[in-house]
Amino acid sequence: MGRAPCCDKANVKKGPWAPDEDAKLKAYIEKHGTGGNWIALPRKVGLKRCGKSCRLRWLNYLRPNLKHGGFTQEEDDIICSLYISIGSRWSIIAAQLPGRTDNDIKNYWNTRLKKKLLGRRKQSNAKGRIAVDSEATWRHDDPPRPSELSNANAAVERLHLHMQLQYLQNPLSYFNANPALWSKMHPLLQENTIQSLRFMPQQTEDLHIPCLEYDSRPPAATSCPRAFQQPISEEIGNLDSQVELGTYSDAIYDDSRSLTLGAINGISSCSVGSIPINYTSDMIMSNIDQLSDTRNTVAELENMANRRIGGIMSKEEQDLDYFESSNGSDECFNWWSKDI
DNA sequence: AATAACAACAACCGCCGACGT
DNA sequence: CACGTCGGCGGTTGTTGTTAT
Repeated sequence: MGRAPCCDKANVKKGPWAPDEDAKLKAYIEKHGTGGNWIALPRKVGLKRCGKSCRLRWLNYLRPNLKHGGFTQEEDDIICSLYISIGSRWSIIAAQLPGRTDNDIKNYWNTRLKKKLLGRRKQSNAKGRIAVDSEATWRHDDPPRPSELSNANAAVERLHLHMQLQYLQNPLSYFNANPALWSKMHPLLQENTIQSLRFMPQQTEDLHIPCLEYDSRPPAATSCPRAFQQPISEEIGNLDSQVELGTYSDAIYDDSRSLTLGAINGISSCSVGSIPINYTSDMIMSNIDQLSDTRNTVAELENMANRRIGGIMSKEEQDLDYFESSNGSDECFNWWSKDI
């Protein structure tokens, strides 16, 4: 037997909170606390609300010392850096910003910050390029729909930001699209990616890749598998990883330093640094024009490759491929270990 | 002045791990 | 051990306010 139902769904009020409801809830919690049981709280307070709703209202709005709106530049920078490092873990990001709630930061990111940083992609797509988000024109026999790639796109988006930031620090290491790297990919994946490029003749002039040479950074994220073969979480801190449809990205982080890397169909990105990373949203904004063309080219490559690869390689296959086909060297691992 | 489009924000929904029964 | 709720989280939707036409 489980517990009793939390509330009578048919008999609870929904929608915006009235001032008197706020006052009741606030007064009760300030006097008695939550009692560690949100489900029982509305009955004690005398509210016809679900316990979850009360919890949300208290945490996001009524709780003392909350700040609303007016995000500072410093907060912007922290949000950007953390998002790039750990993704949409809003509760963790909120923990770094006193007085801010995860909901607040999530809204702020989705309505403002993200548009500031990525907002120009749509504009470029409108000029006859590949439609990244066109759900309406998707045919039944096409590869995965955009919605099916949403998880991958989230990682792609994060990687885009990361690449942009890396480029700002060192233009020659922005990313590496050297086809030589593709030998480390699954043969099928490699062939599909190359085919993808061949299908884009009309975009030749757009395919300006700023760096086709190795630079001083590790040759590719695929050369750093050792970090994942070993229990890094014991060495450095928390390990958080995700392997998503057609996309691979990863982040290792703790309080003092972070390590992020990603590889999308042969286009790799990696960096080592502390949290927050020393990038500022100002740096991004001041260079956004310069980055625009490059970013869209990368987006096209990734999107085309993702469409073709999606559904072909399973998560396990990708894992296996990365770990088996790469030859993570001590030199590479040492590089990741130093400079932190 | 009316209204459409967009932006901002509050709140809900559904998922998932933890845990009580 | 199985079942089912709780609490927390992130994604999404609905509502309200603002701006543009």
